[in-house]
Amino acid sequence: MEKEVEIIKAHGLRKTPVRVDILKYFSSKGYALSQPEIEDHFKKDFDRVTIYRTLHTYMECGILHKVPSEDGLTRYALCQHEHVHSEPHAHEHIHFSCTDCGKTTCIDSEPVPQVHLPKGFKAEETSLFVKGTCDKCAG
Amino acid sequence: MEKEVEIIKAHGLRKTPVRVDILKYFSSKGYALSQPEIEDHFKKDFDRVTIYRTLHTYMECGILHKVPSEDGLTRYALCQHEHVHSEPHAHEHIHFSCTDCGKTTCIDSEPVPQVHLPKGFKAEETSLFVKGTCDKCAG
DNA sequence: CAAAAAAAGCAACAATGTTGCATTAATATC
DNA sequence: GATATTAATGCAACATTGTTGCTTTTTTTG
Repeated sequence: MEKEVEIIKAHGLRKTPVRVDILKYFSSKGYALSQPEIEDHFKKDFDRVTIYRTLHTYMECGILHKVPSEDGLTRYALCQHEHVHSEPHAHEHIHFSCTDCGKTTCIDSEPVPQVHLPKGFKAEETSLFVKGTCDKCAG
Repeated sequence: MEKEVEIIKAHGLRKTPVRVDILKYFSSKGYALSQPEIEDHFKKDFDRVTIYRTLHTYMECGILHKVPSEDGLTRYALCQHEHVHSEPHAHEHIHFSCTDCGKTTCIDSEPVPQVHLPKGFKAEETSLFVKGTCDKCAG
């Protein structure tokens, strides 16, 4: 069984064309995708609402997660370690946005550093957003 | 001259009711506000577009900055150290979102920790988003 | 106070988010 | 493998937000 189908099944979802294709698209791209990017790519194949709902479903299942960005455009990225298992993954990772190629990637290899907060504040979840130059654009 | 008016003037902007009122609203609230929150509060006084443009103007001037959030709702917050001066402030600070009261505040008192990135990545700007319980809800 | 410049308000439209419902497709069962 | 069951899709429709152009009003300058 294909990896994509495995993931879909592992979350108790039905295997459908949109789902498989969107999942493959994320895998092939490897960086965070915005809803317009996905829509444009599949506009001739699938309805806008279907794509919207697929993304929602994937978010609920923990297959995708939202990547906050400063441009206001919501992006989605594959949850790493979300190969077949169904446990929702921790969102504790670094989001890196390249100012050169504009792509946002998730960096799971490095730990999110410990933050010190003022008295009274209690951290439960930390996410780090880094802007800079990515390895591919480093030249 | 009022503090709000001073800030407006210092950026070469004209003093108008919307601008003063919105700035005061931000000061009084002390946490990040979304466009709907601002609109709802001023809907009887100002046009939606005027509010939209005021926020834009304030962003350009460095009076406000966008606060990325995971709910997809864009929020704006006063740039600290943006009292009268016109230099754009560094965005290097912590955004804290309270899971209890839902409010997002900027924490400027603590430094953003150093991040270690994989080979080839170069960080230029780091922003940290922390979810948890704020000092007011800690009780 | 008048002229010049900027901002506000209004209309209009684009893009995105969201829901309900009829139709179609995917799975489980025989 | 056909069929009943259940879920997913497509479509229509509408809400919300983002965005622009243009006219009127307001603010500032002289």
